Amino acid sequence: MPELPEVETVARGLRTSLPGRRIMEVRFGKTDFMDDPAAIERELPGRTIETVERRGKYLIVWLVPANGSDVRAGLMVHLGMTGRLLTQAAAQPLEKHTHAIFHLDDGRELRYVDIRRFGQMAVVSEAALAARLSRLGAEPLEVSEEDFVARMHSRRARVKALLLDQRVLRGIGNIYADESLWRARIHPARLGSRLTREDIARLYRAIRWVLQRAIELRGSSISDYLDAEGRRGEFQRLHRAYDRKGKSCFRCGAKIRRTIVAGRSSYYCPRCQRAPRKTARRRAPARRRRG
DNA sequence: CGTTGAACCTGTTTGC
DNA sequence: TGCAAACAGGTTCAAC
Repeated sequence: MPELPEVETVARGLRTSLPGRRIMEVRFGKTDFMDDPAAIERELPGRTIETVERRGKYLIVWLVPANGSDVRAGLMVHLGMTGRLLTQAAAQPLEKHTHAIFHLDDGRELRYVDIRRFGQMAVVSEAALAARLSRLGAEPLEVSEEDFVARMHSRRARVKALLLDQRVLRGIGNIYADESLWRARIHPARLGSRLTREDIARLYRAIRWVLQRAIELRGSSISDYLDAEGRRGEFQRLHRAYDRKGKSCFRCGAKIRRTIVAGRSSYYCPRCQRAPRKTARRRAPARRRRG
C-alpha cells in the first residue's frame, strides 16, 4: 500500500495517537532490512514520540530530544512494497511477518509488518535525515507548475520513468503514475522532453487531482492491505487504468493495454493515450504493414 | 545519459 | 489437479 496517498494516510493515522506516547521496549523479528538494529534498540526505549511526518514515501516518527540533548532524532521508515506500520493493543496476537514491535506506555504497540522486507528502518538524527532526503525531488502537491514543467523537460527519459524517479518527484509510484497519465491522456513511453506545455499542464493537474482524491479516500487497497488504523482505502474504486488490462476505457471504450515501461507494468488506453511515434514499442515490422 | 534486467523476499495468480 | 512461471504498491546497481 505504499505510495504517497497511502503513506500520508498512515502518517495522519499515527499522528492522532502517537504523540506524547513513550516507547518502553523494543523487540525485533527479522532485522535484515534495518540499517542498524542495535542502534534502534539502544536509542528508542525511554524516548517520547513527538509527532509523525511524511516525506515522499518515508515516514518519520520524531522523538522528543533526550534530556539535555538538543539533537533531534527520529525513526525513519520506508514501507517498501508490503510494509505496514500500525498500532495494536499489546494483547492482540502478532501477525506473521511482524519484524519490529515498539511497546508503548498506554498498553498498545507500534508494530511494523512487512512480508517481503523491501522496507527500510533506521534511527536518524535530523542532520542525517536531511542528508538522506536531500536526493529526493519535489513534493508533487507542493511543486509549482513552472518547476514541474522544468522537471519534465530536464531529462530525455520517458515520462513514466520521470514520474517514478524519486529524485524528480517524491511519492509517486506505479499506480498513481498510470492513473495520472491516463487522466492527462499521455502515453507512458512519451519522452518527458518532448511533452508540450499543454501536455505538462494537463499532467500537473491530473497528478494533483489523483493524489488529492486518493488522500481523501485513504489510498488504494488493492490486496488486503490496511492503513495504520486497520481501515481499507477506497481509491481503487476510482482506478481508470491501473490493473485494468482488457477492460474498457472509461472515456472511449477501447480496451486498456498493459506494457512494460521503465521496467514496470504500465496500463494505458491505446486510443486516448497515443504512443510516441518513433520510440520502441515493439520491433519494427519487417515490411510496412499498411499501404 | 538512459534503458534493461537482475537482485532483494514472500506470497498469490496465471497458464499450460 | 499440479506445478512452474509470472507477477506484485519499491529501490538500487551492474552492464550495455
